[in-house]
Amino acid sequence: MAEPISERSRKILEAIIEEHIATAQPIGSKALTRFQAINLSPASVRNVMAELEEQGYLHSPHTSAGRVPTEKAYRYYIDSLLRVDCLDRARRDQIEQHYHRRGLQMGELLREASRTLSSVAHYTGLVMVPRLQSTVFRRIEFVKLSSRQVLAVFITRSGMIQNRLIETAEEFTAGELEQITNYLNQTMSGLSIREARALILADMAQEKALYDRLLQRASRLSAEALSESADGEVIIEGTSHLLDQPEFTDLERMKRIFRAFEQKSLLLNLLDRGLQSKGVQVIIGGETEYPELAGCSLITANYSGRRGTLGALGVIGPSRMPYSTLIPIVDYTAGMISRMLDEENE
Amino acid sequence: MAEPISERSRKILEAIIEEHIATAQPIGSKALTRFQAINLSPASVRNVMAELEEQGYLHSPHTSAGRVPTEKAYRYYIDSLLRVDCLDRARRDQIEQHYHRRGLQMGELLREASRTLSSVAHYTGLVMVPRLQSTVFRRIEFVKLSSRQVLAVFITRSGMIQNRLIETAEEFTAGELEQITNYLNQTMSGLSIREARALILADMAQEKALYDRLLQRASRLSAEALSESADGEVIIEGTSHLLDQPEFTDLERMKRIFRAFEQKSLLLNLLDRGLQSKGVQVIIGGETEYPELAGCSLITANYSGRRGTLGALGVIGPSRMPYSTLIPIVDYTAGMISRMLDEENE
DNA sequence: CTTTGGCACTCCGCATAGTCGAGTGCCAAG
DNA sequence: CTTGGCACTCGACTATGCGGAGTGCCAAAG
Repeated sequence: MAEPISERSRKILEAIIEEHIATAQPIGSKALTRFQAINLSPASVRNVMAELEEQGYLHSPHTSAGRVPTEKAYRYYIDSLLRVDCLDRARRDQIEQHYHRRGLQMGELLREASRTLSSVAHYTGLVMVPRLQSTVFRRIEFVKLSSRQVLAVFITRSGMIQNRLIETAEEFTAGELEQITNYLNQTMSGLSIREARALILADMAQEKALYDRLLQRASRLSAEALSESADGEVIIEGTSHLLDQPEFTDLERMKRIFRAFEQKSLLLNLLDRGLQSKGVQVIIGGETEYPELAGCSLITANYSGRRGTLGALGVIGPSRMPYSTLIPIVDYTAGMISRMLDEENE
Repeated sequence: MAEPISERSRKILEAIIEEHIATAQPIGSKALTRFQAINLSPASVRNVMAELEEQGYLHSPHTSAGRVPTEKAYRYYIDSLLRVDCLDRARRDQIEQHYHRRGLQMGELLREASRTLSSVAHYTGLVMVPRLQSTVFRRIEFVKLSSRQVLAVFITRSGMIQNRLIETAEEFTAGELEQITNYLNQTMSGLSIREARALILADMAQEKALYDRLLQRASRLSAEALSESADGEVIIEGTSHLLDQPEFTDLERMKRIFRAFEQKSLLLNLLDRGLQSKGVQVIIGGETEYPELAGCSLITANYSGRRGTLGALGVIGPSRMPYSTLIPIVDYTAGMISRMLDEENE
């Protein structure tokens, strides 16, 4: 089943895939010899195609139609055959242009990134907002709102600002809050939120806290402030581009995709998964556990600030997508965002 | 053209509209007498229908099809014929259930509202996030981030929290910032952001500011902090419900709608427009200046906090929508949100 | 004067049938 | 191994015909 492929088969498979990406049609042997630089007769091509079909790289919708690449074929194409284009000047300018305005806040920057991706690529853009927990603590501030309400404002190194409203069991005076603020800012600087929280929890358990009432209350407040929140957001832009795909005639399938968009956790999982690795990744829908994404692919890349990976972004569309032009777009955008997040917070 | 309509015509028009809402099909005279309680012969109905068509309430897709209500008909139906159902117990429970969790921040609450609308109504939910400018100032806080960066955090009466990063021309010391904070919190409490800003600008022009250097800089800082931002956000949820509508077979039309969704400013304008009025409003797409919304309708209602209207929410879908069941849903949701925003900020 | 049944007509939707083209598998010859 | 040839398949498209639902109009009944 997974036999290696001869040089010739590979060429033909590549040609079929590229032709199908371009036309969205099943490809026949004759058409292939006509449009692609293959100096073989249709009959020979047929033989190869039959073989490729047996190996699971191709599939016929019905007897007398051409053949269509399977997901296995796309996987192979992406891993072994694909030569990625260079990002052409025009497109690069087009991307740069979107970021002329300086001093965007991170949230706006990411939204803009998603929009840019979608408009340059003509596919649907995805941007995952960094998870607060793994970003690096820069500063925290407490603001007393009422007797039992305290607003916590964190700022992370990468420039994210996040608020959280805390209902406290007992009242804190403004002075106490200031003390706590100072203490936290001194101890936590440079740690990730997750580490900071662990540290505080450790403190709480320690003996000294037992005797220092203020410290105890402070710890409780900050633990609350830094507690895991259900964050995890994905910014999706340009869904309407999907409607332009010829695949859209399959209404049922498109409905599934749109439902997947609404269930953002699904996309979040996929984007999360790539956070470990570096560079551009391609996820083919059918390879995931999500039936909603059958026939779809994602191209993703991570972006990072000064202190390591922050999140991921990319595009999504039918598996039949022009990987060679989209990959550099995603790649370039990720690099661009990384650079901008760096600059903004010297 | 705009002749008044006889009792009988009205009944028939109503029957046609309701039948068409239920079936999405053009309605013929015979079918009408069969399915609706009308004790007239098809021939008589035909006469009336011809008349209604002439008056612009009906339209035949072609000679031998039934008739379809025009936008004028929907308008008349909504304004004069519609009797709104009571919200049934089941649906009310369904809505309430979504808001069990207490202590949501406003942003989350509104997102949840949009989701609820969409899932209860089976249409696409819209919620406009309140415009910061018209909300009532409760508190402002400045946090110094670096020598030239100050973070401003506003809190409004209704519980919105908004951050803004300000690049300052010159450095402020922590003490100065505190002074400014105190000054602003004293003077601005109870004003809307817009009013507050106006007041500051007035201050700046006054003579005393010219001689008080700190005050002058403070004013500049706060003017910056309160400046008009491009806010105005619409939370859209449940777009996939549109795909279930039989109207969806008209692909072109659906593409237009999805594009409209991406251009949020368009929806924002429409929601804005209703902010003056009270109660539930229905906007019929063709009546607006937006060709994208041809064939669509919005049902909207305002929600408010303690201190007046904050924003609007509603559902959007094809004009052929079950107004009588959707209106109470939108109405109830708006009321619910208003109540929750009140409670949260004693 | 309104209502109603009748009638001729229109036109869409659907099903059936036929044709065309692209593609296939297989085989035998190069 | 490659290639040309050949018979076969099957979907896409077109043409044709039919039935149903609807229409307008008219004349008779209420």
